[in-house]
Amino acid sequence: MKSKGKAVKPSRRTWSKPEPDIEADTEPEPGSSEQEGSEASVRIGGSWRGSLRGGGRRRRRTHGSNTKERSKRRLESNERERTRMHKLNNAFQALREAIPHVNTEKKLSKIETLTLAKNYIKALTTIVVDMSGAGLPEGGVSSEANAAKLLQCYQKHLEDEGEDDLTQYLTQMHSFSQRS
DNA sequence: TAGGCCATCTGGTCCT
DNA sequence: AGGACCAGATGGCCTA
Repeated sequence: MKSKGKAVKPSRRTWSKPEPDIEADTEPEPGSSEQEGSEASVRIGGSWRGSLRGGGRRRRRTHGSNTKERSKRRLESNERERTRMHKLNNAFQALREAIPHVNTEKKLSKIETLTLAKNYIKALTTIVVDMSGAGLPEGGVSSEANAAKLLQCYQKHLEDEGEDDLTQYLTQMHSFSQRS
C-alpha cells in the first residue's frame, strides 16, 4: 500500500543552517531593539507575517542567546508542532469516518473532507427542519427512508453548490448506498 | 512535467 | 517564560 505524499522525511532546513542574509548568530543582545524597518523584519527564513495579529511587534527573541540553547528549543518546538499536526490529522481522519462518503481507495483530501462535512451538516439540518415542519409520523421513519432522503438532500446541496469536483463522490456514495 | 496534496520547519503572535 | 496557534516556505510523492 502506498501512502500518498508520505515519506519519512529527513529533517531539512534545520536550525543549524540559517539563512545567510539575516542575522546569522550575530543577533543583538537580548533586550536590544532590532526591529522596525530592518531587512530582518521583511523576511525571516523565507517567511514572516507582519501585521496580521496585533500588528507591529516583531520577534521577541528573549530566549537564551546561546546557540546551543536555541537549537534545543527549536527542536523541542518542532516536536510539539509535529505532535500538534498529528492530532489535527487524527481529527481529520475522525471526520472522514463520520461523514458518509463511499468506501473507496481514494482517501478524501482535507479540503474535500471539510467541504463534504459542511454539506452533510447542511443536508442534515434541512432534514431536521423538514421533519419538524411536517411532523414525524407515528412510529418514526425507517432508517432506509431516512438514508434515502438524506442522500437526496445531500445530492441537492452538492448540486446547488456547483461543486463539480465533489459530484463524483456523490455518485459513488449513491451507488454504494444502493448496493448495501 | 505540472499541479495537487502533504509533512515538516520556522518564526511571529497570542495565551496561560 | 513557555507552550499553543498560525501561516509562509520548502521539498517530496503521486497522478493525469
